[in-house]
Amino acid sequence: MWNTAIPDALWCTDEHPEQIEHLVREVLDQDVVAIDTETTGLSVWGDLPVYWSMAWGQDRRVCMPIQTLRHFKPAFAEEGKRWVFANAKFDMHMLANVGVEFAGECIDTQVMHALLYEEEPHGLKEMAKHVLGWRWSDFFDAFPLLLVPDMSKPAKMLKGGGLSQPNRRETLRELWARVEQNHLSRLVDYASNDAYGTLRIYEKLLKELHTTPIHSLYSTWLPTMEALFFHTEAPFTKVLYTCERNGVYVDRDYLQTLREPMEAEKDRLAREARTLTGSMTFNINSDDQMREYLFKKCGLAPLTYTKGGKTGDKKPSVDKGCLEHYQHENRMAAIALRFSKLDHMIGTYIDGMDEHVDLKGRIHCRFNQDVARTGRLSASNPNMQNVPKPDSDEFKLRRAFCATPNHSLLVNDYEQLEMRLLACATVTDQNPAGAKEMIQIFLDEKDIHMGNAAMVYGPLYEKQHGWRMGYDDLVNAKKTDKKVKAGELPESALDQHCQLALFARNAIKSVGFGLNYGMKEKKLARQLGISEQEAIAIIDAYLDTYPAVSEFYAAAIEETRGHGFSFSILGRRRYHPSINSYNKYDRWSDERKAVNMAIQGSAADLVRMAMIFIHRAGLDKKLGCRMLLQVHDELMFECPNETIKEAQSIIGPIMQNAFKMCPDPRAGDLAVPLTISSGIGHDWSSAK
DNA sequence: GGTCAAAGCGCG
DNA sequence: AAAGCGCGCTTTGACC
Repeated sequence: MWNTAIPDALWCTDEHPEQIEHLVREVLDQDVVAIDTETTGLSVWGDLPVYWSMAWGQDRRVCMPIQTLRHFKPAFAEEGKRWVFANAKFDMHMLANVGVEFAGECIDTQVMHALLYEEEPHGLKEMAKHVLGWRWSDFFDAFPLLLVPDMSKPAKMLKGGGLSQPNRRETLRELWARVEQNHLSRLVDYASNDAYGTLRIYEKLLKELHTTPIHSLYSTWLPTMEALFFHTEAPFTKVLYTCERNGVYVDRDYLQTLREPMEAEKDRLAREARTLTGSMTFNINSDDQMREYLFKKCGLAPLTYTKGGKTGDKKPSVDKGCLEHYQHENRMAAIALRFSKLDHMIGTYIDGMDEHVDLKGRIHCRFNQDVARTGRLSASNPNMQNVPKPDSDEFKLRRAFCATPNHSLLVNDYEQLEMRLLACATVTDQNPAGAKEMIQIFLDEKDIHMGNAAMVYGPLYEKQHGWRMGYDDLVNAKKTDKKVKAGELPESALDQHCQLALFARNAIKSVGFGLNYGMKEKKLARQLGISEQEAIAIIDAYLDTYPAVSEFYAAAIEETRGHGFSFSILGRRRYHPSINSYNKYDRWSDERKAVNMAIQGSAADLVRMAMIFIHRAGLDKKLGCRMLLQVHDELMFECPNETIKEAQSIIGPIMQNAFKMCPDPRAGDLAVPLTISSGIGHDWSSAK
């Protein structure tokens, strides 16, 4: 229960119109109102609100049945109002499910909290404890005697969508009805607590945002963390709400046709496994049976052992590494690998996606604004950001996500966004030229990895082989398009040049990406199949070619050592408590994260601004063009065929100029253009 | 019967 | 002894 004194809560129903009228007038007078809902469940597309609560001023809190909402529509329509939530998008969806849209600003205290305390949990209860020092009960503490048998654990409420549990919604409705009938005052108290606490958290965090120092490149536009929040995060919440609400259409029939060959192959594999073992009950998924077969029956030598857990009995491991090792000499190992792969694909992408399809055939994933420490989004229920891409997916899952009739998908991708931002970041007041050769590669619109390879390996190969590898050699070599490792280089001289060029591009690409993640020589050596000495030589050559890149990494770490935080371009902070640790592994870990924050965090900043500006362009109303998905450096839209070309001509430039459109004198400073690729098609596969 | 963490794998 | 960042989902194994 609460450990602090709070004002009495008001219960108000349609049966008292004069009381409601009074409340409406009061709410219309407020600039800031906190809202919370109690619902039939957690599915944004399948559930409905049952009660809603508001809090405003110093002591007002009220709980009402959801039917009273309609009286407050004039307040919802006010553009100047600020509505405060905890987990805003969820409540916005619930209220939208009964016809309410907010014209005003929608603020999420969890996102505020994430901006200030990225390292802390952002749940309402946790925030109340952390920000206010309050402890309060959750539903199951508040109503310990009421629980229906199968609802005895909160997790029951969390799991599953509506369709898979047809009785769940009724159950919860009934539960609420019982609570209202028998324990009204506790219901009102409990329900309005969240709105009241949310408002108090908002006030406290608002002050903290105002006083917390910011390190933003655009310090005129974003002089405080408060500005960062209100200019970037707050509007973003509404953009994401719109994306979630739109959802992406799924061709369920296509998804089903994918399942058949996968299940058929699984059946074949299972049959073969049963034949091999001679056991009709052999289960490929059972590690114990697999151990028995591989190590006892086939006599294979165990490679590693399981940890043994608490009982400590270590068993021979039948994990992926083991199966891969034996896949060529033992048919069962190959069967198990393939079987697992198919199982994973079906479970995650066929069944997993199908569970989330709504009555209109669309999937509404959640875009989490307060999860990734770098400021990226994460996506869940389902995760639409890890759908296999067609070039590595034999089943072409992405074709299932498509446009509705007379519409097409527009998919825009930033090209090498993080490498471009790295190049931009090398330009500083001390070094205005930055990594000028790298910048030139981008300005010439060349492939950055080929350009880097020519820069780094050109002089090196000239010394070693008397042959100067240029950019064009790399372009020609790429046409053979074969991954190559150092040990596999062929004999003939002509081939050798080609293979060397390919290796050079592949290696330098790994170095470029890897260093942005803080990779060291050991990992690079393993990845490229070369010695650690060679790996060190490549890294050194790269950093010697671009001293400004080296300085950027050093500066990012040095700055973080100074105040314990790393920063993205716009000023999002990430806390690194071990950056000065005497334990070098802890220290290195934070150094890697600090370097990555500067790049990945800034990329997230850019895409966030692009989405906000695109949202502001009002393409939905003007052209019927709806934003559906963000996959970190990629945006997907659905648009009527007649207007999609026009939408494309508007969206592309906004994405490319998202930083430049920020109202700050330094906003035009970027040293390289941020280009995009753009595609239109019927589905996610053909639009790229 | 259920929870939890780790492993494995998908994406950027 | 430790060495690439950021995520989410499913399955598994250990445990209660």
